[in-house]
Amino acid sequence: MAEPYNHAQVEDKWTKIWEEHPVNVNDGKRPKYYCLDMFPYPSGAGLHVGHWRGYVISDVWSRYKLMNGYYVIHPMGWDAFGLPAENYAIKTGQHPSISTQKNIDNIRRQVKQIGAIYDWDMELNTTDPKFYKWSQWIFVQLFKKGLAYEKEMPLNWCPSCKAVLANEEVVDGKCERCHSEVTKKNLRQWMLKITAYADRLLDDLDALDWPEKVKKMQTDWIGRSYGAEVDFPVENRDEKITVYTTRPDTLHGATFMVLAPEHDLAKSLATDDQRDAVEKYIAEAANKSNVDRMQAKEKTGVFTGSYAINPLNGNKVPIWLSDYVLADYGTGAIMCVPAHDDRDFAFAKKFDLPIVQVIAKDGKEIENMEEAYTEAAGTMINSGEWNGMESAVLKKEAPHIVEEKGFGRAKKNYKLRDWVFSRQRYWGEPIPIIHCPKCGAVPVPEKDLPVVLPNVESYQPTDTGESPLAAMDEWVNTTCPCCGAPAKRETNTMPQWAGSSWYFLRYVDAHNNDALVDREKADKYLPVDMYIGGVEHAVLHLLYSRFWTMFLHDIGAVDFDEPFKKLFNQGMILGPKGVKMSKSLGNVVSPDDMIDNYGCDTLRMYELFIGPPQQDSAWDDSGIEGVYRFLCKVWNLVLDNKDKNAAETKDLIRLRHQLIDTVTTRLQGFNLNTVVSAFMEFNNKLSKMDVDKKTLEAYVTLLAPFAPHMAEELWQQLGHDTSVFKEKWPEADKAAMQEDTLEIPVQVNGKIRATVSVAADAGKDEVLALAKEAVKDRLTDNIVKEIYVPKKIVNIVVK
RNA sequence: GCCGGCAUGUCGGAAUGGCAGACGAGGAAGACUCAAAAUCUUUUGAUGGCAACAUCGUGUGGGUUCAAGUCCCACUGCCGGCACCA
Repeated sequence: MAEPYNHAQVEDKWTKIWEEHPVNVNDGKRPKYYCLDMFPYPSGAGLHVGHWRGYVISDVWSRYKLMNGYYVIHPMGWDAFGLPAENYAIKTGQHPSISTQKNIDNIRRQVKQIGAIYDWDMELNTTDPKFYKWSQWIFVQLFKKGLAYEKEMPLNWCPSCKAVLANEEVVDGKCERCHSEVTKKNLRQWMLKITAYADRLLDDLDALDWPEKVKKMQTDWIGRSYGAEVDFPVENRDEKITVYTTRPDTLHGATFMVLAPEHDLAKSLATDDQRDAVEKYIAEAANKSNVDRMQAKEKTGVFTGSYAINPLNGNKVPIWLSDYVLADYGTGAIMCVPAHDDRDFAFAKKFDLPIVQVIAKDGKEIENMEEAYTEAAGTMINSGEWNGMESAVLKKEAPHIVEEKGFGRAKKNYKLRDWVFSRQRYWGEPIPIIHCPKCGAVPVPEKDLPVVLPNVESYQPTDTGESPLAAMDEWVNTTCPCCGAPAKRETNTMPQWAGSSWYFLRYVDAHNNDALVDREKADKYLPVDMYIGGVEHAVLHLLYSRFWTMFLHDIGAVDFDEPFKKLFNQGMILGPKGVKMSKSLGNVVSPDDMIDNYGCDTLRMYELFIGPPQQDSAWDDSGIEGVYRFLCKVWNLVLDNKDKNAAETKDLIRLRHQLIDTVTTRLQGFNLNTVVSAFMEFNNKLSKMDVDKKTLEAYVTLLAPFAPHMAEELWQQLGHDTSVFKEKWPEADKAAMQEDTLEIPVQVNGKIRATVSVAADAGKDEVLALAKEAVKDRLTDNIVKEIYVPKKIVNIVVK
């Protein structure tokens, strides 16, 4: 009998050996494969078994690629700037630079326990000035191309985080991170013109090998629509009000118009007798929070007293104000067609405004309309020269018709807004801009980068909308790089998303001081072939990264414009009762305990076995026991058989090739939970046999990506003095996989009634004869149909 | 409200339209043991039957097919995304 499996001993041994002799090195001969994890932010809580899952999946995939002859780029780093790190520092009373370093050290220790083939020479940290020098450099390039600009506008303000938020960071009117209600604050902020890339961000999605769900989310977020702008002259005045509509076909039905309370003309359109009411409404709207505005059940509004002229039919339409019209989408003004839009319908009902149907529903006009008819399907009515046209056709033609008539033009619009890029917090990359009274905003010259974040004692956020850096006079006061006059540094910092928007480019040239990445290395090793992480980044990080990569492509820094060819979203590991793991619920399972009790290899395999990798799964302590038992059985099976010199029987050869085929197919389909099942079934079958050495070797080789320490140990015990990871991934021989005899189920009228054994090469007639004999009691004289699906099933249909 | 996804034993889950419930967990019985743990063996969807076996069974109702967990239609429930974007 072999020594029982001692996971600690085996794993310690191979951890040391691999540290001295890494199994994945670049020999310059093999093609590259870049398999990347979304890098973690080093929180004080450390990793739980949920974080592990993605890292295990990516390591299994990396090792599989390694054994298929690739040089695998598989790096790890730390996303260490940003609010979570800073809040943790404030809570624990340590300077963020100190607590961040401590957290990184702890998480690095935990990540190393995964036993992954990470290349630690590539390790990076977004708070390292050598790294963020290049985040700043990218900002300067964006500025030079006019894609970074300053703007004063009402912004999402989180009173708890004391910082502005990008639209992407507001969820249900609340702060994505701390769930406080978001308010509006008028601030001058740095914006990045992501909208300039809206079409490319949208159109390039098609070609990406990403989950459809994520592509859909990005598509909806960008929210492109096609329609027209139409100019409505204001009665008795020189102004025109321009509206955006996706339904210019319904222009004849526009019976009133509504402006956002923030619209430039809102105040001036008020007539004398309406002035008080208008000003009151505008003031009220300004005070409403996002949440109030979103949750409004009833439409509110006020009539300005003014009228506009419908440019198509010359009708007078009253101009109203209402906060259901968004100031920052389209033109901040809409034409209202209550008969064919739910919101306009509700507004018209509430304020008793006329409703004119212009598309016939089921060929006729609706009597006593109770809800809007919103389909673009039907014949036009009440529409003058457009009467009789099909609305679906007209919808497409109308933008060009209004263009020809001279009061409108075709127009695309997007829900996507420009990216609010500055934060009023300490723990971030300083924005490399100097404000000069004469020259305006001037970028810090590239030779002076990085602008190092000064070490301050007081880094608490302020309520004023100013960064804590603003209080550091000796840092703020500088000279203008253009004219030499006294000038002030920009005191806002970048958001957490800055470093993560490009870090994946840096790993392949992590120590370069002259460029963010050497172009030759970029061409050779980039982009990322496989990106693995949680779905929570579907729009934020993944959209920002795509934007920055496209920009870097456009300025010639890299030669590709999509950073991640393939994306895989792993599901979360939930607590034992199926709820999210959290400290407050006390249901966090630490990998440290699991490793002590069962070892790294067991935890790796259990993380895979727990369920389909893309699906959330609840942690179950007795589940990991089962995997541990399995690995003990593998250990015993290999070591008990290794010196037996058992004959290589046909059965063993067949089972071996079936295993190779199953494991390879399932691995390629990312069905990793069923790969583990396949190993278990194989082990169960072999435990009753004497197993030959070739089969043992194939088994250990296939197990290597999953349980690398055990596989390496068993490989050595089988008499090898090189690493199992130098082995080529085995190939299945289809012919050897074939069974000699097959068990064929026999159905009568679709119900299984018997099973017959036939030779694998038996012909149809032979099988059918055997089948009919087996179920002869159930057959009548009237056989309607005889079906034989080769090697699968027989079905005999009788009357 | 709109747009996605999912629904299978006691539990996690498995099934290119072809034997539903692989594999694991849990349960039950047995072996070993003074005993327990560990380990090993057998068993484990429901109902009826001593048994062979039969009938039912993949959220609900219908349909296509020789054959449906799988395809189509309608519905219900849960999860996720968006949410006054004109």
